[in-house]
Amino acid sequence: MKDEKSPAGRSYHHGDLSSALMDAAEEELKQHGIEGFSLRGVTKRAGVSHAAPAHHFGDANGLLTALAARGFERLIQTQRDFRRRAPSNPRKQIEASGVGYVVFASENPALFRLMFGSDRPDFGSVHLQRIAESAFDELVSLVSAVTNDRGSPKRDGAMMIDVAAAWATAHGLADLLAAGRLNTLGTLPANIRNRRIATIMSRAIP
Amino acid sequence: MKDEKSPAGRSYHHGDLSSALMDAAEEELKQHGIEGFSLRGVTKRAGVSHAAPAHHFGDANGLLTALAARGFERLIQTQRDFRRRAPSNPRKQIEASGVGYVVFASENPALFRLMFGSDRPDFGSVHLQRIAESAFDELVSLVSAVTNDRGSPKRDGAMMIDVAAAWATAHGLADLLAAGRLNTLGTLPANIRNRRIATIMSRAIP
DNA sequence: GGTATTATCTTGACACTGCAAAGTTACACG
DNA sequence: CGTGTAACTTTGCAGTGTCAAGATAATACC
Repeated sequence: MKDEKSPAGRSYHHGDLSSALMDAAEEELKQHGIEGFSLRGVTKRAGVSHAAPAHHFGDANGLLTALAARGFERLIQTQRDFRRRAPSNPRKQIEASGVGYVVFASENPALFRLMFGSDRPDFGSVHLQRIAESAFDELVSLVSAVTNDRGSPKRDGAMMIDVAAAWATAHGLADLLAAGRLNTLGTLPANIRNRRIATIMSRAIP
Repeated sequence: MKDEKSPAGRSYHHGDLSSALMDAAEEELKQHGIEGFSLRGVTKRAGVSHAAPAHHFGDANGLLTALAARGFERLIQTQRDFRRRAPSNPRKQIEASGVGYVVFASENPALFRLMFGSDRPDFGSVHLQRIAESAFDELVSLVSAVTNDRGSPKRDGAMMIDVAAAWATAHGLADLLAAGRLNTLGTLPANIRNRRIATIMSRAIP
């Protein structure tokens, strides 16, 4: 009978250390970035010994792998949220998806950098690989919806250019904004900024 | 009279340690990436003591700052090379510049990540700031050439969208390719790949 | 030419890091 | 009640970046 969260007494067995560590790790990531990320810092946050994560995640990269995977889940969710509020028109759906991508990166710059600009997560891990792949698949199906709409449902060549164009546009905006470049865009009020991002996204697929 | 490069005997004073360290650091970066970068590894490569860099660069981030600055110089140069071989037509010039941007990133993925995906270089440093700014300025003037060509020479608003679109498109392609994503594009032969990149770039500015 | 100064590089020490091995506690199950 | 196992802690180690102090070579000055 684990006491969920006994106010004062911390039992030897934490009960839910795994997710507590992930939360602490995300906080550490936010404050120090991936380059200042310290496993010992995470364990201090969680109030456990520095070797506690080993049993759940193996090593530090294992913890970061789990974090990245959770990041992809949230990225997908954010994109879906933006799509749901947008017209069902395939082109508007892609624009909304791109805006969601950029918004996610702006709100979680360190996490985004972990997911796309770091070698530390193990992208061979099945969990991470699957979730990242499914994010990519959603993009492909969105793009193919537009292509099919035009009456040319070929999956090769031409469509892959559209996929690359759409992804690159969203990713470029996201990465530059998360890095604090492109401040002419980044400092704009959210609604105006998102409209401009949608405009730029709309150019990617003619 | 420093003996340039006495084959066997290494003089106590290296003679040109500063640039030797930068070369060693770039090699270290290529092999281990920014996240595995070790200052002591650099000094071992250069055959000097672990504290040798201090006098020239201060700390490790100082060395990385110098490396990033040199990276921007090369990036600018690569873009110019591609532009010189392209038609003088403003739109073609932008496309060529974008291709140069992506080629640089593909050929120097670790350096590119240092320049755009790392907090370690000191972007407050005047040298780095100026060279990075001048790279940005070249883009702005290229875009304004197109805009002026269309007879609407306004520097605000609309043009800044074009700047953001062009930069984001090139940067997105560059970052995704350097990270090994987008392999449908990345594995193509260079000439075909570059043509597709140019196509995608051309969409960014209508 | 000889001496003092200065720039350059080395040595040694420190706190911090991630990881592995061994020890300790709590819990499940007979 | 006793035993085994999972969860966590303690201890130790090699590696890291930075700082302070020392050693050496090049240069400036007389």
